[in-house]
Amino acid sequence: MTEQETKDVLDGAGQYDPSVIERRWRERWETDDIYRVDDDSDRPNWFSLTMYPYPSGTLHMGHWYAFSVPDAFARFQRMRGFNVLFPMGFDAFGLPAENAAIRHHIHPARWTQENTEQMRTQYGQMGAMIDWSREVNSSTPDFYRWNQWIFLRMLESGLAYRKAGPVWWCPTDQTVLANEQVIDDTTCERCGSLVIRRDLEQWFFRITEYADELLACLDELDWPERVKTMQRNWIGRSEGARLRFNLENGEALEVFTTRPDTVWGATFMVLAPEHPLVQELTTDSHRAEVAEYVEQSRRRSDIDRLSTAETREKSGVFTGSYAVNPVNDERIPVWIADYVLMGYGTGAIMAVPAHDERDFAFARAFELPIRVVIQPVNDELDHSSMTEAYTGNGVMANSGQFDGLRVPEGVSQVIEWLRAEERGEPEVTFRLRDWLISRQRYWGTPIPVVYCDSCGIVPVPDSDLPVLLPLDAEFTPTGQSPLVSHQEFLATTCPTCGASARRETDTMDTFVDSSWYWFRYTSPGYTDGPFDPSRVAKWTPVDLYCGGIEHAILHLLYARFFTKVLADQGLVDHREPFVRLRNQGMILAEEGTKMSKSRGTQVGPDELVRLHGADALRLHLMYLGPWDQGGPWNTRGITGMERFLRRAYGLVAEAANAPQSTSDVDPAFQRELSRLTHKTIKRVTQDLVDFQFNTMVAALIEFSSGLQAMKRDEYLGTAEWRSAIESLVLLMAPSSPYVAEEMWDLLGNTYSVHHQEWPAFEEELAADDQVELIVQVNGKVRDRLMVVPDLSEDGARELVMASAKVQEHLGGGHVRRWIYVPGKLVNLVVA
RNA sequence: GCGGGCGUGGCGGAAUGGCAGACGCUGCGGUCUUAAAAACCGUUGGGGCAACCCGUGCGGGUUCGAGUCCCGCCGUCCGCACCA
Repeated sequence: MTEQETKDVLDGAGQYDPSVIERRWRERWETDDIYRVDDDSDRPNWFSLTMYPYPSGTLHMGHWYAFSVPDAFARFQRMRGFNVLFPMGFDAFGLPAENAAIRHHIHPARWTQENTEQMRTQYGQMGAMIDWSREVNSSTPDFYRWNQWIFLRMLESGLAYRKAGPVWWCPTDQTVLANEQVIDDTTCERCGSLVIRRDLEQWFFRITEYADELLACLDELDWPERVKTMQRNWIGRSEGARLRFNLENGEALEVFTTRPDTVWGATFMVLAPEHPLVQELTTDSHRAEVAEYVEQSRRRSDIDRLSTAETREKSGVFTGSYAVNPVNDERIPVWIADYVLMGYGTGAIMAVPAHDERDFAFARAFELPIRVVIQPVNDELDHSSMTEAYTGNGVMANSGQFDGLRVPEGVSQVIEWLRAEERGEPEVTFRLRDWLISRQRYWGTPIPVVYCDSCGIVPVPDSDLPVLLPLDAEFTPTGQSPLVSHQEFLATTCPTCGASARRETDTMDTFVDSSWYWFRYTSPGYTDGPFDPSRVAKWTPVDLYCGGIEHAILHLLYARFFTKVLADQGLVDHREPFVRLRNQGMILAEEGTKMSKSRGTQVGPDELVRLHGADALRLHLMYLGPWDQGGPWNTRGITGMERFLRRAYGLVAEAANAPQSTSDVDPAFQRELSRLTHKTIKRVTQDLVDFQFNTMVAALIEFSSGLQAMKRDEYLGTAEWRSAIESLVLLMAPSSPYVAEEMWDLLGNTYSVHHQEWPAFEEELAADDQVELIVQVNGKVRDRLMVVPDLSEDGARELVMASAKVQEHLGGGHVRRWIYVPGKLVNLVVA
């Protein structure tokens, strides 16, 4: 601190200057390393994780919004006696870094490096409680070698595999994408381009193996219901049956249905255009038509799928072949239509137009028969007059020996019967697909396998890890991995036979990195495995995970999958990674639209910090409204937080400057003071526990205003007043770390406020000894009486009936009913 | 279309079925100042001189009492969407 600054601080007792204060304490905290986490502390552990950011360059308002709250909570937990792990790192691999690097003609490694440095500094300005010694950067060999190691374990256990098939391809990003990265089956989640289908051989993780568990475990998680619902929908479990229909050529056509009870109503069958039996089933007279339709739907899936999905016009074509309904031996036509998806179930359906909307629309469009086999209880359906499918419950009809059965029972009995007849069996189908993890891009973890002409796919031995990503590759996207043209990387020898071999040139999806990164925070330098098992056992699972709702499916599903895999490998002792999840909403521009650089609606935090200080900005962000709601930014409101901080600072400075006094404090004053203090401690504590930061800030403001209002000059130096002021400082510490530290110092207390214990409250001290009793007549407030909180019902009646205002409004009427809510309210119901 | 959330002053929002609008912003009035800014004080849902009356998207209901619970609409946001 310069001499002038020292003078300013000293002179300015009562003057709050964030720019001086914040720099002073930031430097002190850094020097003293006060946020260093002790793994061997005997306090209970608390792992507070926030989603590690992608190193885009500078922290924007969203980062501040996302970070202020978890930081305050971590500080709160620390003051409450926990040993808190609150680490930070960077999601540094991936397409955005690579694209930005290409745009800026700079190597992604360099670009990433520069950005992380800048962002680290900015987190410092925020006053974040981060132990940077644990920083994890996913693009360092030290980290990604363990991606490769985990990949090899998954390869060994059959959870990683290579498969050819139709995959999503983004023509702009020149790479394949996972299903989860494609929006509405049309659009690249990264760049917004229309994606296309390509047949390629790719690497997958067998996440479907865990589909049931991923679904079942959701119930026990303390996560927002919204996120759980999204995951449930994405996993998409359907119970039903697999049925076999015989074809006239002697083969069987398998279908999946959730309504086996309606099989008597199946009047035709439909195959997806990509179904492998299409060629075989198509008769010569229909070949031209079918070929054209297949080609057309292939094109459509590339170009105008979206519009097709919206209008839902049914298209299709008859193959010329017939199948036999196994339950009634009826001959039914086999059609092809693109409303049947190859990727779900068996890629073929039995169509029951009377009881399925899509089948109904198709039957109407192509004049196929409709047969009612479920009758609603109070109605009689007739196929010729139906205007829509009947999908509700009812009684089975036209269904042989099952006629008269109610629907839920019918389903299970039909399944039993089909199984006995060997025509089908119960089946559960999921919407979830295996996770496609290979990418034809440069900036990612090399997949650690080699291709040998004689040995095939050979895993790289653990001892050869990491397979280093060469830094001197030409990485402009070409549609195949840039590593293909890097001869030194490509050419290798087979680990098994020693013959010359070729390395896998695809890299891993960055979501692989984020699927286990938090484990690494527990032991960032560990070299014998991805993480130190004893440290992981100590810290994980994560107690609280904070981040954006946009990761509701992708990252959070993958992370849960990885945790289960690591558990099955015996590496971790739990199967769910994140006990509690809280999502922040999005901060919008003032006019309520998304903040956008191009439209100039972006509000940068740095300028606001310069003008108002980091503490005021943090408070303002917490105060905007419920954290999970987000909302429009408001520049003006920040002055309110600044005023509050200035007032609080003034109160503290006055107390600090007052000469110590041993004079007795009036007992009534003392009771009032401790009541205010303890009520506030209670409110602030409860709000923090409940993650309600806006009302927590309101409680702090009310506390400071309350103290200001009851302040008496003669008591400024007393221990009683000082204790109340100290409570204010302690309660402010989580949300306003800088000014709290300054105020704590001003009071001459032991550094640091962030190592102090959270103030406890006593219920008796917080209790009122007089409360306002609301007196209503017929539900309208007519009087207010000051009474003792535990006033008896009879006592209340006496007081209320003595009230002139009450008597006036009773108007001599007869009190028919008397309602007394002790200490709160009386309602007189008058005839 | 299906599922979920949300509708409260000029604005952001607060309210275990019990005083609607805490707290903050804005606005208005004032103190200080040559002046302005800052700071501080008062005031700020609508109507009415007042007593009071009316007010939580709309329409019903339950209740002594509904912003809160139930039913039906309307609006809005989000998610899913031909998933058999």
